[in-house]
Amino acid sequence: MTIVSSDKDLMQLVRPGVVMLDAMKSKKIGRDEVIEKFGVPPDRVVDVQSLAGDSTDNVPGVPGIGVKTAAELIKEYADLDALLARAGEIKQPKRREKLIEFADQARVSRELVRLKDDVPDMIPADALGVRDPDPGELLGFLRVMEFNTLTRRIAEGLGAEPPAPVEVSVGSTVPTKARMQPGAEKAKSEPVVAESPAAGAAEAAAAAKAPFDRSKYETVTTRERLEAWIMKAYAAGRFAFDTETTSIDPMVAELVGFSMAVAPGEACYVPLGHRASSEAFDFGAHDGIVQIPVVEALALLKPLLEDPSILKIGQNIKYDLNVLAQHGINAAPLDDTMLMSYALDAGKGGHGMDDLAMRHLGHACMTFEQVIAHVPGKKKSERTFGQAPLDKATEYAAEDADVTLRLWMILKPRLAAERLTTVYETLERPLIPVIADMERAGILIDGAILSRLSSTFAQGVARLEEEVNRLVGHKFNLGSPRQLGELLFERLQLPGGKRTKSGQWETRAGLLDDLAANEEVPDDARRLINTMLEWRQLTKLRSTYTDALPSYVHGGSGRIHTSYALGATTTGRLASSEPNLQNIPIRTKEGREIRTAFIAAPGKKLISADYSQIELRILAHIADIPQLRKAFEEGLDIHAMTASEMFGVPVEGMPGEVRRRAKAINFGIIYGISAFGLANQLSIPKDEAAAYIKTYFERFPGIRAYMDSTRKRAHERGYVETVFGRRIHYPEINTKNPGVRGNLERAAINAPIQGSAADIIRRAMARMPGALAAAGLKSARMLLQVHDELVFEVGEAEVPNALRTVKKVMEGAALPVIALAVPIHVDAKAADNWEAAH
DNA sequence: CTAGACTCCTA
DNA sequence: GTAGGAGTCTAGT
Repeated sequence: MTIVSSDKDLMQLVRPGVVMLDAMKSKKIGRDEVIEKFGVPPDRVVDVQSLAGDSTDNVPGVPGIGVKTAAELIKEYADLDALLARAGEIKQPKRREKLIEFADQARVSRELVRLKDDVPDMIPADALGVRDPDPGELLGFLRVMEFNTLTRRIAEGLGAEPPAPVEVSVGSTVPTKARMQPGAEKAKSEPVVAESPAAGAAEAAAAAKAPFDRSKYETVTTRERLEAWIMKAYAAGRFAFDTETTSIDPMVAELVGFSMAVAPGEACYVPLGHRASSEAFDFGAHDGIVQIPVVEALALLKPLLEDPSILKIGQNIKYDLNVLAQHGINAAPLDDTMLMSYALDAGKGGHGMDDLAMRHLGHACMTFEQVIAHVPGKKKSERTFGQAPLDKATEYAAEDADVTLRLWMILKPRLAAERLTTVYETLERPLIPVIADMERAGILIDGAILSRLSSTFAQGVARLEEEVNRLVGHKFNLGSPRQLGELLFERLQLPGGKRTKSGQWETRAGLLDDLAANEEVPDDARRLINTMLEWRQLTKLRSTYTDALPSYVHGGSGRIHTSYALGATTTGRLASSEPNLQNIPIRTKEGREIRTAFIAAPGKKLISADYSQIELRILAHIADIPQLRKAFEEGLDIHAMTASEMFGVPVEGMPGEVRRRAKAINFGIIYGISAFGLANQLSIPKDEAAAYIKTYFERFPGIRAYMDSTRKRAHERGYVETVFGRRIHYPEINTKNPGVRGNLERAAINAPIQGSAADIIRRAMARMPGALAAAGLKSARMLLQVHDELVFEVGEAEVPNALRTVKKVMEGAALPVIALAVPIHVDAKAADNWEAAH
């Protein structure tokens, strides 16, 4: 028999009548060649390998012993067992100690290296060979393995009907490992299924859905038990965990407990900062609560959390990462079930733990309310998890870790099966520590500027309020849109009143603008309207920005720490909250003042770097529009070029209004244009807007083709994709309701554009810390992201290098995966504050 | 005290 | 026409 392989692990099989053939080198491998390679005959190869180890196969062996030494030892002592038994006789002290210390590891290595020769139900050799597939068997297999696209394609190829999808759940028809052990009759037809790794995934999915039993969770209150759980985590190689704290804001949260799960249903809770509620009876110095001191517990957990070989699984793990960072723990590597769900199912529903548990496990999680209900006295808002009784806290916290682990067992294999591993691994997972660092970095605010602005705005507001009251003749609540609407359209009988869905008069700024420009409106009413608009602008700036922002300054750092949601939008964008730093004013002079309050720390500068026209460039790439590509290549004014193409007006000396309209159309295209929307935006009649769109499509037929094909794909497949393969689902897009369908179609047309831009900046962000470090930049920190802009804080001396590096990373972010057909341009500038840097 | 409507800030 | 978050008012609990 000849074994055709160059795998050295198979050399142990060489014996009289069995040789190998290395097909790469066309070389025969017999007994002599094995001795040449391992220094021992084939029947001792296993002993040598178990000593020398093999890093490619993760066989540890004995440290310090390679093939040469191993062969020498085996030749002298005959085999591994004899050698280990007599290890004490070895002369070289280092070698002797290693052999004694790592004897067990050598024995484990032997089990890893030795080929199993007792596999039941081996397929007879003559049953192997190329033959036509049995459609039923093949398609059944592919369906069970959830190779959905393959099933469909191969069914098409064979002209067969694809089998119905299999619902994976306990007690379903999905084969469990037990059921799949091939019996006598089945041995020939299904052997591959039994040994397939995918079958393991199906089995894991089934295990993940086993019933929940909260009474089985352990409350860990001793050092010994915690060590035992840590050992379980090491043995499993991965575990799910969750931190319990006093706040949803990780910057102020105090650690109250830690839960972990190592297998479905096998989870524990480690209370760390529980205290009796102040209104409860206090039975002694320790409040009657037994728990491991925080410092001690964290010292035990830190090596596990930081161990590069142990995977830490969390649900929204960025939160836990931030909490642990406050205690000097840098947890890695990480997986996040929320982000897995986001990569797999964006658009199909929420990605919160409760949503996911219900969707994938059919399980309703214990609610926070249920735990907090056991805290005596106090208003609900003042109760914290740390006051909850340990038994309830354990049920809740351990269940969270348990649920997280089970979700991971279900979602992880889906990533590969649905070809979304790259999306998750390049656009989601690497962002977790990067964003966590940005959040903890925060940004410095000049409180004096904000308070000065606040007073200025307040004075303006008071003046305008008086003015309005004088014009109206009686007091009314300027902040009430309803009262304003009634005043304008009922009492004053002004024309052009529209009602909202609920029948209220509409009073938004755009409508009031048009009203003020209307010649039928009397002068004093016009003055009232304009005063109201000014009043609204100032009150908005004051309440949302100058008054609100200082309340977010963190007591410890003196900076503002926003929170970025990684899985909140459907398109892949980030969302910022508490406070939202992605909507700081910029358009008006007064608003822009607020940006001057965002400053660099002493001795540093802020750098703002933003992508120029990124979405239009992506549109030019995806839809492949020659005129747009050319304009971007030549660095032309893209809106002026559009206007020129559409209206035949030369760019030189083009009226501002013409360019403004073209700009609105360009934006409209990105948003999935409608005549109604464009008419609204430009305050022009709907048929005029429709005519613009018609002209546009005539000049740029590729855009219409892109919009039509995207719409079609969305209807056929239920999702659209970014250029990097991120999927955005629209499960309701085939609805019969034309209004709703139109909305979804526009969203589906916009999503690949907005989403691709989001992917590009995500890629830039993922690479940024490494690139800054590689460029020798020690002081540079990334602070903010505003969709197409990144803000950095950099020591003054490093500014030129930082500008160069940041620009390079951002402009090259699509590479090497996508070479866009248009250049990507980034403007970057450094200054003392955000307004000046932008 | 909470939820929804309305408004307005950003890309 | 896309994607968000937040402040205020108002009605209902």
